[in-house]
Amino acid sequence: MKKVIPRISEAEWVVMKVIWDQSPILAQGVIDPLIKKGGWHSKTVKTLLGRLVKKGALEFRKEGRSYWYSPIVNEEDCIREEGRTFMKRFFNGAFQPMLAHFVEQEKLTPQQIEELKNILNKKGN
Amino acid sequence: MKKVIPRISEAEWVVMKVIWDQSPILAQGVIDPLIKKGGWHSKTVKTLLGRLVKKGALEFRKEGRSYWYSPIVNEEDCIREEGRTFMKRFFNGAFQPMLAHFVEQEKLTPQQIEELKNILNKKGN
DNA sequence: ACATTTTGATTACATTTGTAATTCTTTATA
DNA sequence: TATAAAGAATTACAAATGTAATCAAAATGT
Repeated sequence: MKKVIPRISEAEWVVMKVIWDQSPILAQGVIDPLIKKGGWHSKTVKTLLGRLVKKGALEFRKEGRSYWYSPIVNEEDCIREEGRTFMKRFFNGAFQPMLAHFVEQEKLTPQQIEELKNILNKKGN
Repeated sequence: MKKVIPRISEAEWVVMKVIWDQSPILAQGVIDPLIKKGGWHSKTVKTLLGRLVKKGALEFRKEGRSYWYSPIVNEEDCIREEGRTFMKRFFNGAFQPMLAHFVEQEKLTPQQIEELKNILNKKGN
């Protein structure tokens, strides 16, 4: 049975990224960069940590007086999930038009185009 | 000065799609398919129409006793906006990894791969 | 042992969203 | 003209979200 992926909100996602990047991690370890980069309040981060635990996206292990947070859900799984949702909402779930759209939008260097073609070739057979 | 694109929620997006598909359109014209396909209540659709007007995503013109709704924001613009947001949130705004991710995820037929390569080639120079 | 500090838990509160019901107007109808 | 029907505007209300402040418990210093 596959793990249910809870819905992770925008602010929560920022927190998850820190934890996916490095875990287990203390609350303070999450708070510090988010204060520095995001201008968030430590209390806000705490709230988000709590909500993510409640949602089943995180867990923590109490080690003496320290709480070490770790992800329960896997980043790749979450991204895949979000990708599907995105494709569904904006392109009726159709992959090809979505990709075409992105390729249209973006400016790509010849190198990037080559890389993408390589990726496609590897898929190719 | 470029038009500001209001934030359109999930349910609102469904409404917008109907109107982008065909406009100007009467409220009833929006309601009917959404009742049929989405099982929505007509009052719900009305609320969403009202919110979208307030947000500046839609406008309506009163023609006798009829209200004809039309989009103010353009579908392509909205999709582009959402695409950027998506890329930013899940791939730190980096196009290449996003595309790689999607290509990895999806099963593609050889034809689809060819098509994509064609799209890339057209970009290519 | 007691006060202080640290940190998680609980509570708070405005905004957005999903989902309608109720009210108010304005036409169509008897 | 009084009334009903239609449709927009207003109001409702719970859940989710962003953003914290306060409470409580445990560890630590004095």
